[in-house]
Amino acid sequence: MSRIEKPADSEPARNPSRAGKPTLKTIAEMTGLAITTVSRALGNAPQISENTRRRVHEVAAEIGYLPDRAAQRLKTGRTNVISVLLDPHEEILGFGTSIMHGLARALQTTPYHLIVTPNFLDGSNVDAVNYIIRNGMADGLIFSRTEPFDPRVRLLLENGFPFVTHGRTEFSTPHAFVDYDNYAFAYEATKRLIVKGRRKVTIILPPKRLTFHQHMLHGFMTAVREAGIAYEIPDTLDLDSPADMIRDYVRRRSGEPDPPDGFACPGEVSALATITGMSDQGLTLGAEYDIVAKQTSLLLSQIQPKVETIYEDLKAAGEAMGQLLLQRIAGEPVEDLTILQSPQFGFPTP
Amino acid sequence: MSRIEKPADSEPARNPSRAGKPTLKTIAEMTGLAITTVSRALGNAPQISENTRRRVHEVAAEIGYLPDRAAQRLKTGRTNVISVLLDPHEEILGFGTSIMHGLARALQTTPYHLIVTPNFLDGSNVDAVNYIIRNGMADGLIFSRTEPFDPRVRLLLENGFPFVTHGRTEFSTPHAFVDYDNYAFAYEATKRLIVKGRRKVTIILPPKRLTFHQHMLHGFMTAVREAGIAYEIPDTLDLDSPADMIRDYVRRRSGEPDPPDGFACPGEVSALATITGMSDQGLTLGAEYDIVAKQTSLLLSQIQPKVETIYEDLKAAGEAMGQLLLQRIAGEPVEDLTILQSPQFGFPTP
DNA sequence: CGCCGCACGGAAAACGTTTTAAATTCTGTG
DNA sequence: CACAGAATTTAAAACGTTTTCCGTGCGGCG
Repeated sequence: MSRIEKPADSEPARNPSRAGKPTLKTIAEMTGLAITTVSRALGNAPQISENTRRRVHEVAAEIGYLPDRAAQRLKTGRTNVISVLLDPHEEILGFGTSIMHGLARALQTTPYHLIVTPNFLDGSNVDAVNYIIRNGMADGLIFSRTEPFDPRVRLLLENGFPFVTHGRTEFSTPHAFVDYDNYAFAYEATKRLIVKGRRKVTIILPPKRLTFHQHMLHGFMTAVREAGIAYEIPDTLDLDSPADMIRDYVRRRSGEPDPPDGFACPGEVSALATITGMSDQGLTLGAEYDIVAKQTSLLLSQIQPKVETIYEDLKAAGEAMGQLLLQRIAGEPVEDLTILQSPQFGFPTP
Repeated sequence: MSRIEKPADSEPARNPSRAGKPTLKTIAEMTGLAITTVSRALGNAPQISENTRRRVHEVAAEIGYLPDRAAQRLKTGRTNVISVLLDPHEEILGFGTSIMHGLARALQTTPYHLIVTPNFLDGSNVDAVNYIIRNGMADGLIFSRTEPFDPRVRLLLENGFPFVTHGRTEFSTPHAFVDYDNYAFAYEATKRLIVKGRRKVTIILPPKRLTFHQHMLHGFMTAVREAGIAYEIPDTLDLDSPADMIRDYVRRRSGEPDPPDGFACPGEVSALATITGMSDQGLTLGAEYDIVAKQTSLLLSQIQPKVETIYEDLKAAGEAMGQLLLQRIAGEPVEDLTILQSPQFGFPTP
């Protein structure tokens, strides 16, 4: 029954911004326990009796206690933060936002917060990665648009920093990733064009430096060879090209001899641009030509149902990445932490 | 020349995750100064001589010192965090991402980080706001899609918590906001349709509960009344309606008697949906009907240049919101912290 | 010489948590 | 009834800052 010595009760007003915010000390005083015990009880440590554990939890819930993240972070060195590297190319069509919603859902029941680190520089955002590793700004990293030997991945691997990419690499050291099976997409899309009776197919590929350029090319070429059909691949264009450039290219090409009449479009914008370019030439979708597009939002199918689409569920990808990252942070072996999303041929479930 | 008493040098290995990270102590030892002095020198406190101030800065730069955010936050109660409330409706067309890029640019040279708090619930995200206020998760808040008496705004005002909205409210207490002049947009768009010789105009408005519904309606009606032209306003539809619903509505309506032939579309998706619906009826843009649309990305003008557009620069809005929020956090009076972006009639500068 | 004021710098406490090491109580046994 | 050992609980130190309150040293003034 030791009484507290401090005369106290002067109440030095503390930091006004968080006045009255309950802390472990508050609970300790209310229950008559020591701060240590309260901390342990809340952490469900084994050496606390079931009785006090329950009592502490009750009081904590009652006064709405929430641990101070700053103090936890300072003490433990863990930030409880997941950082997303946002690429300028993801601005269009909610790519970034879909992934983030998925991520946020995965982190919803965890103590993790999502912070976004945008990339302002031109090149890859390896500087941002370096900054985050060096200064312990996060416990894990998420990013997309990987290159075969992505310098960000190299850096993270070297430092043993947890991360999950959207897209694969070709490093011999494995790492966690979620990727869409773009081989299957391109193969399937091309085959569908062929089945529709198209004479000559084409595809707008992602920039050459990105890993999935190869995957798509491979899927496309496999379908082409199997069918022995004519094809062409524009080499002045890629998926990052501005829509008007794609539109103009399509328009010009379709006025020249022997134009393609089957388009595999791995992006909604490129599909829309193609439609416009073709209709500028008086050609109509479904009649003179066909498009099979990758769809990442509801936009395309709702606006232009005559475009056939194959869905990529980015929100699901985000959620998966979040889960993998949590496992990765928990130290699970990397081998099991890879997911290849299959193209979904049905309609997405919203 | 007091020597340190501690036998020390046992080096208890510390937290492995941040081993070797330089702290104030590191600099103190290197310069022979006290931790206090180093802290002051880096904070450019007045009572430090120019000489030591410079020396400390040099050493800090040399070893790449960065203050520990957790410790700062714990000590000062400031989080150095700005939180963005992300609404599910912003998923499409990079709304969220544009705003965030703008914000990030505004915060680039400050100690502030951007964290995104997505809204999972159906209603407004007032719970998230409450959580953030109660637990001091951020120093300031950014969100959009305000209602005239937005409960989030009310809550924040009551608590004196710094925030900037995208969109106005009708509270008598003023607050910081950035808004687009949607009155001017609707007025101008409608007038352009009239100038083109359209007989009957229509507009797809945002949901009634949002403040800018009224603004747009007002602009539209003003132009209509000035010209004494026929008009109609669909009441089963709003800007949040799925694109296929808009498309189907437009298609059906244009098959009925006395259809509108001038469309003001305050969203790119609704413009695309309108085009599709009309062309399903064999009607062509620029001939039988016209559209003036609000454009928030390069998408529309690049894909379909025949749509006339009025630009809203969301990235600039984000940047402005960031700046306002910083000023608001610094305690500047709210009266000066309101910005009304004028519609830009030229082409956006990327 | 004594004292004040000033410029500069430092010691120590605090923020709220986790963790280490130790103290206290409880149990059963000899 | 004492005591080993388990079962609980606790005190205190740390994490890296900021901040409050003091100590120097020094020049000048009476």
